[in-house]
Amino acid sequence: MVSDGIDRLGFLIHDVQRLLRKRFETRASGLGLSSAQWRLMVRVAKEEGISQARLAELLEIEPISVSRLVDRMEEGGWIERRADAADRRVHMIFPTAKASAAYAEVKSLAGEVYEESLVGVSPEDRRVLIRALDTIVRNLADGETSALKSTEGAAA
Amino acid sequence: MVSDGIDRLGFLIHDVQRLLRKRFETRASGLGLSSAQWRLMVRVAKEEGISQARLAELLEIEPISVSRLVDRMEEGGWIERRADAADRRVHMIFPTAKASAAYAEVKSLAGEVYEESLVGVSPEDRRVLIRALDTIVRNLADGETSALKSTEGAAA
DNA sequence: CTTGAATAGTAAGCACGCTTATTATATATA
DNA sequence: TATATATAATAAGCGTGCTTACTATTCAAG
Repeated sequence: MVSDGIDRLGFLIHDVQRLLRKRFETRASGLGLSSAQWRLMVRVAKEEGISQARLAELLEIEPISVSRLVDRMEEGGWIERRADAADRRVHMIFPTAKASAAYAEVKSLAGEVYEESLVGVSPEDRRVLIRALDTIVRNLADGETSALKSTEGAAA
Repeated sequence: MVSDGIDRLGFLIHDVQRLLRKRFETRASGLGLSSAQWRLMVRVAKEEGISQARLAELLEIEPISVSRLVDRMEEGGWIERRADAADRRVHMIFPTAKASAAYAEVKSLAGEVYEESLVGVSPEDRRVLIRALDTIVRNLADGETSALKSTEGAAA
């Protein structure tokens, strides 16, 4: 316990998250896509016509947060809302042509950021890192919204 | 590259940060102290009378963000601003008695959250995790504000 | 000493999360 | 069928970050 640094875990995770987000958004600034918007777009690309309620489950944020994120993404021309004929409460979310065109580019851009961040970390240590982060998510998700594990299949 | 999960790094870090923050704030909810406020309080406890500009450097956030964070913490009775006789531009920040009384308790509370999050991660893997996170911070901090490394000596 | 640049802090307004409350629609039950 | 409950989405207002622009004060250069 003397120098393992576990007492810095929260600060470290906070810093890493902030720096990754900043680097990604700097790279993607030409597109005008934030990291929150990118997370949502990944889900919409995988399941076109997904409802906002389902997005809230998958992203593990509140429906109202999805509502306003979708507002901004609709203004930005990334997605569009369409009425669901079967359930008039629902807004189905579809990617626009602009979003489909940008998807692969943004995905590879995210990959570049990850590679830059991991310079000097061995393949073995990368596996340990990912496994440890997965474990932390599982440990902390107990008693959460019981949605599917949030990063399952995120692939970006 | 097939299944190392590096393509999920951003999503994983994002989830871990969100879950750690949520768990901490749930635990600390009785105190009315957010994680951002706790990060600032750690710095003030280490250096009473620190200026807001210096806090902005150490926390790597903008001075205006410190200004408003300090506003809310002053309202909450955690810190107080005092004029600096030597430089009338400066507000020196001091912890209140309430803050000093709560400090040790919150610190051990943070430690509990870290332990809960790391259940099932071996001591060796914990060391790898911390080392990898440190490396990521160093890699991404290049070209940043050039402040001291943000988590150096944070000890919480 | 005076002027100009640098520094400390704040204001206004935005992004993205939250809680609490409301409206519209579906569904289940008496 | 009529009513009660649940669900989808949104509204209002707040916390914590940001950018850009401003004031007050200090310091450096002439």
